[in-house]
Amino acid sequence: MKPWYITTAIDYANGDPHLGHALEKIGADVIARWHRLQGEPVRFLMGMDEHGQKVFQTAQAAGMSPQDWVDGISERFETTWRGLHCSYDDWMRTTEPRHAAGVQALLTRIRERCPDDLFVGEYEGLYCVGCEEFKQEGQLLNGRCGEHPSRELVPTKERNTFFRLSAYRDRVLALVEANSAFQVEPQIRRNEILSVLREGLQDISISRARLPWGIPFPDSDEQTVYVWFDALINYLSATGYPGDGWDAVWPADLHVVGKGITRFHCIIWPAMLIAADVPLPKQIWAHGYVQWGGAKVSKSEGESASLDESAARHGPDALRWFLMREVGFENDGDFTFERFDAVYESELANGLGNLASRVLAMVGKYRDGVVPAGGEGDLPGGVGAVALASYAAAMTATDLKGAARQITELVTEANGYITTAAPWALAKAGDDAQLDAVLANLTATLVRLAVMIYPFMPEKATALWVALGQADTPVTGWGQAKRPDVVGAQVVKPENLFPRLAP
RNA sequence: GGCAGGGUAGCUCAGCUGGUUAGAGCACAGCACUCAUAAUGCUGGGGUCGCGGGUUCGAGUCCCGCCCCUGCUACCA
Repeated sequence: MKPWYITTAIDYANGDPHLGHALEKIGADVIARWHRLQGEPVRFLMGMDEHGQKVFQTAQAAGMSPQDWVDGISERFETTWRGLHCSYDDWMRTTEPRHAAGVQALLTRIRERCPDDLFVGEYEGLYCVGCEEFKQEGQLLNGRCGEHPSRELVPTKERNTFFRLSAYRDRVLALVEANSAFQVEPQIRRNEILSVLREGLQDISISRARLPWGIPFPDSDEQTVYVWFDALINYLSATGYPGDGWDAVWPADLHVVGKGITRFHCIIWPAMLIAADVPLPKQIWAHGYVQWGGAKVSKSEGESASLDESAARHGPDALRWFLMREVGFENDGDFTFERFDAVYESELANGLGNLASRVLAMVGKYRDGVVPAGGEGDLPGGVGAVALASYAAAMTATDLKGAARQITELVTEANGYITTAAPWALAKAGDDAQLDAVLANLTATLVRLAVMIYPFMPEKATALWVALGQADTPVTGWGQAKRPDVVGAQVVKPENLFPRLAP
């Protein structure tokens, strides 16, 4: 069975991971875990983009070889993502031989199938000798390089191989407009891509003459592959392309990327694949950005440090929750410690954590920790089943914020039910049947919540799952969410799932 | 400049094809309860719905103008 194949963008190995990177990896992980909950086999790819001029220069500046440099960066990223519970099962680095093989194979195939679409041409641009790279219009400050304002930019020509991107415009445009086989989401991003496509496309140069740190261009001694014709292909090379079995994984079901690189994924990438006659990915999801106290998150020192600090503050699961629940995975959102603390305390500590405490404490106190039979397995009015359905619909639509909201709303419903039902009063009155029913309904709701929070907070979900006496079954059972069944289970009141902040 | 989206309670946002006193969460105040992480529940205060015109019996919701914010406007990723 073909796995459900999801990828994240590969990050440029030029600095440390920061909150902006984390939002994307965590969002993709939530989606991957959601699909695993459904019982689908999932293939989840993450990785690093390790070629290019800047990496080369940064390594040089650090007095290291480029390979040593990217080795260090790659390890740092992996450590970070594992620490944030990202459950990727392949880590692709563009400096790996398997990747270079895929890149060269795809280029060779494009040349074979469409010989006219790879042609030698002249790239002309303004070259900065200080940076040793071409500068674009938008990068100029007063007509000069921002980094080397004292130097003149030199108009320079370079013989490169070009890809006839313009020839693919109509086909890509039709695909994006049809929005079925190849979907660009959310709609805002699709509209942007459509407008770019309608304006028309220019051919792009895809080889570089002066860049030693890259994949050798097929049949060329001196040129390397342009970074996007390198980086994008990682999604494909990770399947083993062109070796046996690659098409048992490809095409990707979802590429998760940042809004800033949608054009590469939604225009160049499909054109490349069409040229090579390789199936297209089914969907591109372009998320927004994390703002840091209202400002853009960049790669500067202070903000990269903030990721570690944020994860340490209330633990990685709480950071995952905040990024999905408050920042969101569609539009830009803001991150501040004030807001993080407030959401942590109200939704997690006082909300979900306290709900688990009070329910499990009552089962312990009134029923010796054994979940009684009785009740309907839901809150009155079936609100749990409704919340679950809304949650599933939101997840399916990649509305991660909306799915998280269903969790908090169910917690609120459960807390309200406790006040109304007043189990302590039932105990005092000796109304055993009714007390059994109330406790059973509440425990069932906790089971449901454990499954619902699993994609967002896998570690906390497991802790709650164990507290519910389910240690020998995996939490990844959607069936338990639909029809919770833990009658007779021996529960324990857990250590506080989400300890309150020190006063 | 062009294209797109947005400006609604202190904060983050819902408000579909116009219709009773504009909603939610957080924060704030009061009350209730005791199973619980001094947690929870209930009630309440709080908004010229960016500005100015217009259409209409009636506009946050439609039209015109203006102000402000954000994104995109391609070979840096």
